[in-house]
Amino acid sequence: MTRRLPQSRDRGIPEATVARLPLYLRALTGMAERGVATVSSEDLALAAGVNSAKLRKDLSHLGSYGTRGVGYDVEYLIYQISRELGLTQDWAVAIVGIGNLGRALANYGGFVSRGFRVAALFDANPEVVGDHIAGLNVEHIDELEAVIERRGVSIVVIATPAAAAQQICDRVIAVGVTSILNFAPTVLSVPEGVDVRKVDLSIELQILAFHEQRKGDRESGGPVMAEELQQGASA
Amino acid sequence: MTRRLPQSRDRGIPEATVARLPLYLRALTGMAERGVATVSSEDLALAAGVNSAKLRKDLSHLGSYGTRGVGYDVEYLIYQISRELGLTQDWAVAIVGIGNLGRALANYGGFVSRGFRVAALFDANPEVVGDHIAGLNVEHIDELEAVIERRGVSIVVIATPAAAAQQICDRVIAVGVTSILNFAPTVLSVPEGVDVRKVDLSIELQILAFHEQRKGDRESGGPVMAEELQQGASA
DNA sequence: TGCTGTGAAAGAGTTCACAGCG
DNA sequence: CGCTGTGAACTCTTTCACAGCA
Repeated sequence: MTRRLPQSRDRGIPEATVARLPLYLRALTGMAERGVATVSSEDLALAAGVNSAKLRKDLSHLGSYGTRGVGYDVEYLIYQISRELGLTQDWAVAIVGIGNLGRALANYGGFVSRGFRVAALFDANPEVVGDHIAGLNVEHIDELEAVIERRGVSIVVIATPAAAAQQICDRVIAVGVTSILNFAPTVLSVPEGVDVRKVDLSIELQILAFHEQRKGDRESGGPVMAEELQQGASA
Repeated sequence: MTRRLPQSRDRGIPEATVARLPLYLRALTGMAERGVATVSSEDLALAAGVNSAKLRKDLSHLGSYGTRGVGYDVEYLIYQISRELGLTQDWAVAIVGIGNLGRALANYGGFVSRGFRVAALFDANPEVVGDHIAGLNVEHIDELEAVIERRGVSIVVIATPAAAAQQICDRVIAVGVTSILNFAPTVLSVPEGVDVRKVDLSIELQILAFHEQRKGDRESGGPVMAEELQQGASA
């Protein structure tokens, strides 16, 4: 399984950079809507909540799309980042598990906005099957494989209870899905070549609790640390 | 610059480790429920989805809680990790924005389970105010400051539309909240000392799309691409 | 013997600081 | 002159490999 084909250009964009491109894209979209035509690394970085050196380094992995002495053309950069992220094509997404979370996801504007289209909703509960949500019919989980193949779904969002997640995961992988976004609080095991991203609400809270606890500790002459963790934006 | 005060113990746990402790905790909890008394780094790592070297290194930052030749005592390790994460105390959490997502969060079992207690729900919509969700009354956003102080809320979850997020953020910080979990798709700017963690659904999808696109580049017979609906969005 | 705990090496990501282009 | 693009230094994280204890 070799996967380092030396293609035309070094397309090896660092993972950390990939994770920030959507942030830049969002900031740029906002600017475009406000009619901003050009932006400096300093200003874009501020809007995205990172520092300018990092932003420039990130963008440099895509190519030289800026103009020295001037900055970046907003529309052009939007296009380049979109293309890099694969958002110039249309991705069909299925959501499995239509509880409150699944509903929230189905209705979430950000999904549809850019390159993504919710193409199918599934649930195991007969009372939910048949509901109309965000213009879609909720289908029975028995239809999972057939519908995924018929509609060309390539990304599956799992919003089921933890106990059901692995089974759903196995089933969608069996019909060729290789990108999964997992909201169930469980570790999914998948074969090589399948990407799983996890969003875990309680883990985020626990990380906050850790830092919150420390703040309390630091009364009177404690460790100096105050540091920031991720997005420490201050003027 | 150097802050390596030789306090009682080196409490400087790497951020990457902190982010994984909740994972270990969850795996351990599952084992405890199944009656497992002792676990090796190999087995625990497998259950948590990491490799054993990383797990041992992570745990070594907490102290020497394992037994060579044997492994870790499950209950004892649960206690130590919980304590380190600050989960042996009770954290009052408020959720602002009771749409589908806010509802999902309010009902999410994982919140309550361990150290966290949803203590207040807020919304600006008069039709939602007064609703009973997960045993709580939804209160009007005007009550935000008063209720936070009265109930000792220390962590605030923002699940409002993006446009409202910064304002809510400023308001809760003004009454002393320093830990925020933000689901709104916007960058919050906060003063130093305030921790913001961000969960962004569309960013996760975009990262998946990036990798999915690459898979397609590689081989030509892979994913089924939906050719229809070629309507390119911007530019 | 079997497993943890950990130095040391390797790798990834970030920041610095400035060359060089518009 | 202003701002991008980038080598170089630095810091953080992961992995290796094995010493050392139960």
